[in-house]
Amino acid sequence: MSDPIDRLLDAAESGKSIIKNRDILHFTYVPKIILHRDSEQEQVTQSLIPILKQSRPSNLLVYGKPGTGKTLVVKKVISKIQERVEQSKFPIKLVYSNSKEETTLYGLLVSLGRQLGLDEKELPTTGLATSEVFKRLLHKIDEGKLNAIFVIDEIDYLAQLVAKTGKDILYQLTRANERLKQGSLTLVGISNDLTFKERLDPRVISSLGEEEVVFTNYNVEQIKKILEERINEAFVENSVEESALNLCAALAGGEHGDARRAIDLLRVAGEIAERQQSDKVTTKNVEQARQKIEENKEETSLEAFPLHEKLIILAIMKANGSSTGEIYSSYKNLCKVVGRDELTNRRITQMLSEIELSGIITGRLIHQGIHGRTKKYKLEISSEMVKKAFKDELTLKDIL
DNA sequence: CCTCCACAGGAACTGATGGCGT
DNA sequence: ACGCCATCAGTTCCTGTGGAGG
Repeated sequence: MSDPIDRLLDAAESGKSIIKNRDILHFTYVPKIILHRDSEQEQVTQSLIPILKQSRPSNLLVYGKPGTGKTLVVKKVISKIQERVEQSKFPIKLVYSNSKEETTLYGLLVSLGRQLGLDEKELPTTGLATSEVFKRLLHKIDEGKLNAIFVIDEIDYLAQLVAKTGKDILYQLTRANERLKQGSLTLVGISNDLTFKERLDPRVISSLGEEEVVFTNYNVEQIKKILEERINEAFVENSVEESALNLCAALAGGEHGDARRAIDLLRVAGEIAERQQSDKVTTKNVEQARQKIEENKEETSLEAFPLHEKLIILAIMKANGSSTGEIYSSYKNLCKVVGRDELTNRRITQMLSEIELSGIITGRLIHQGIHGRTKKYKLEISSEMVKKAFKDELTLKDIL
């Protein structure tokens, strides 16, 4: 019997692979044709056309659930416009930023600035007033006579941040053109939340919502087409079973037509099949992929929690389905064990809500009459998973 | 029908960090 | 050197609440 390491290495070296091109199996890869999105592409293009004629295009708002190809379409349209305009010495600057990736308003503005070509010196990562950062952005645009297109993904997050700090950056962004003498600024907002507009300042709506494009959800049939296209390019012929493809589409379509999820599923299933040195992707692989993605998500979010959150999770684990009060005293005990100062009740309630958001625990509000009201929390994942994810944390060694 | 429990969860504040402009 | 500004984790203080039990 051969050494398993050798066997794996041999197989890898022999180049036998059912996946031809891995990049295509990432959702962010922009395919030549974006399927089922013709009218949306048209609408986006139309509202951005004025930029070709050197006049200011309308601000644009794009809605759609995750995995409906919003970002892909916007990026594609803009890059096409850029191609056209390249020769005419009329610079268009595409600036893309995702509000979810930047935790703060300041961070978002800085990331926009970096893409405009402002370096550390011109735009430090900290220390400035927000209005100052904004001023510098505009100055850069003006000075370079740039036509900047700010694409802000998940703009609902930004709106939240703005609401918290009381700064009216969105309004200023939409009206920035009034302050620009030479350049122009177009805002393209992308949002998952279709109700997000209602929570906005009416002045912002009037200028940001000049044009709106709504991306509908894909149905299972459409997702199947999308997957087929990618399979053709990314896989060796006939290496994905029809039933596996159907399952991918069905699993993702069941949610709300999330093509991103479908493609992720396909990619992971492909990788699993390859690792098993099978020459076909089967439904079993897809099922395994689904599980793996799920577990990965859980494990990474578990590992990322700070110490006190981990202690809380352990406290819940000890008494599954217990009330906040019970969790808190259990947590206090754990703190004593590991020799850390305990935090206040209020802070713990807040942390519990934060953990709940990640889906690892669920809470249910219950009223017990004279016994007051509590939230009872339940662990949604196996305790083995928790132990596995926490085993590297030295402070928690004694508890586990 | 009223009371009163055991918290939920909002708001405002503090102190530390880190870095700006002048 | 000094004041200023933003952010983060955490605290203090607070008001709100569904319904069992009197």
